[in-house]
Amino acid sequence: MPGGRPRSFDADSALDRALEVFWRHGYEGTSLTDLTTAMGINKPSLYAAFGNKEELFAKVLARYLDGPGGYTADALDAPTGREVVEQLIHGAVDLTAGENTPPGCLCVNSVHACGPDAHTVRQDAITVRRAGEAALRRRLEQATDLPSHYDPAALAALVHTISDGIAVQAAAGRSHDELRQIGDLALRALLG
Amino acid sequence: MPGGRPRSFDADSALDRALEVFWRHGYEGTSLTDLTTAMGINKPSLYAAFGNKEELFAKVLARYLDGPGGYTADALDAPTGREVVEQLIHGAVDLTAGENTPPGCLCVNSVHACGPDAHTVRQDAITVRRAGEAALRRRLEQATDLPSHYDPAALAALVHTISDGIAVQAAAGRSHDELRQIGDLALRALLG
DNA sequence: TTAGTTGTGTACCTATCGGTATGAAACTAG
DNA sequence: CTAGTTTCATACCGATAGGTACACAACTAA
Repeated sequence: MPGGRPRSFDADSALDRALEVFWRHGYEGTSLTDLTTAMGINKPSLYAAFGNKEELFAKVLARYLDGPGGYTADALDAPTGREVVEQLIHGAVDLTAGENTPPGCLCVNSVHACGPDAHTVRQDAITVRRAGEAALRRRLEQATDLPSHYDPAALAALVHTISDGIAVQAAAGRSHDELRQIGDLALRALLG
Repeated sequence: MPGGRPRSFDADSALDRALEVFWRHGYEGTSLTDLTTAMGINKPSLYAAFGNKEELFAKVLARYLDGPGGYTADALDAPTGREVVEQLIHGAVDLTAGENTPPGCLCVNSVHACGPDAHTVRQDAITVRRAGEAALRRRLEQATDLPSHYDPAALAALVHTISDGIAVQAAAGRSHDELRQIGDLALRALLG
């Protein structure tokens, strides 16, 4: 088995640095120089380890979903439909207006990367979004505690939409406290 | 009074072309070449007539608010608070998922232009958004038909948030019909 | 020690970015 | 017609974008 010179950096923590940069400055607003500086490596190392900018972003997006965005999957395990929705809304507020992370949501930001070089990235984000909403719909179909007039698919779409709105508000600079109030009001309107 | 060579283009319709391009491809995703091609003029003419890219965008944003985005101001003239909110939600759906315009909302898109050169543009969009929500809050303070448990400021923020969510969904490719259903469900939840 | 393999650092590539210098063209006022 | 003024078209500017060639360093296996 081949040996070779060992890496001078940790791939996972380098991905975390890249995540922070993409999250804060967007796909199009982030240059390779921004990335290599933040990751502490230089371009050939980046390309050897992660492919090109697009592929790096795809890896970063996956890591985002597993890490900060993981609350969306966790919420589906809540015992009641009501709690699922509550955790999703509160989780969106905490994620997008958290103190130690950039404002907004990487996935929502990336939908708005619509320049010519960002086509693949935008599609990646849209695919992830669709999958998330489909999972929520299936979970809500199992719930028995929600007001009977709600169609699960429609409710899933609305919760997703409100979550998107929260991300935009956070990206536009709203504080965590304000967003929490907005989220609570939405929950009261939705679930009584 | 000075004469000089007359313009070979109409400034207002050139602004409309620029609006379409910025709306569809974002501030950062739009190059000067994209703009001059769409506007049918060349760079020196663009700079002479509209300043630089930032200033052009500011003029485009103003035109957007007067034109396609004008429904937000019109809605405030509706006779009841309920109708104000209805017109805002339905208007957001029609604007962001309209057939003859790019998907999404220029103002929401621009909040997500967070590269180093887009700082001014982002601030412009945020300023406009704040002003719009403040106007809505003042209008809702005048309303007497809304459920009494609603604080006008909180309701204005929530309506704004839902409107933002609709814009994101449209940018991510949802159809007008789906968005209309989402909007109607939101209105039922909010206003009964 | 030596061959083979893999990562690192520098220096560079082409394309495009936003923006401009310059001179000819098209107009008005006298 | 001429002088003055404004716009238009071409050609160009320095800076930076994403991406890579190449030589060297650091490791494993024999």
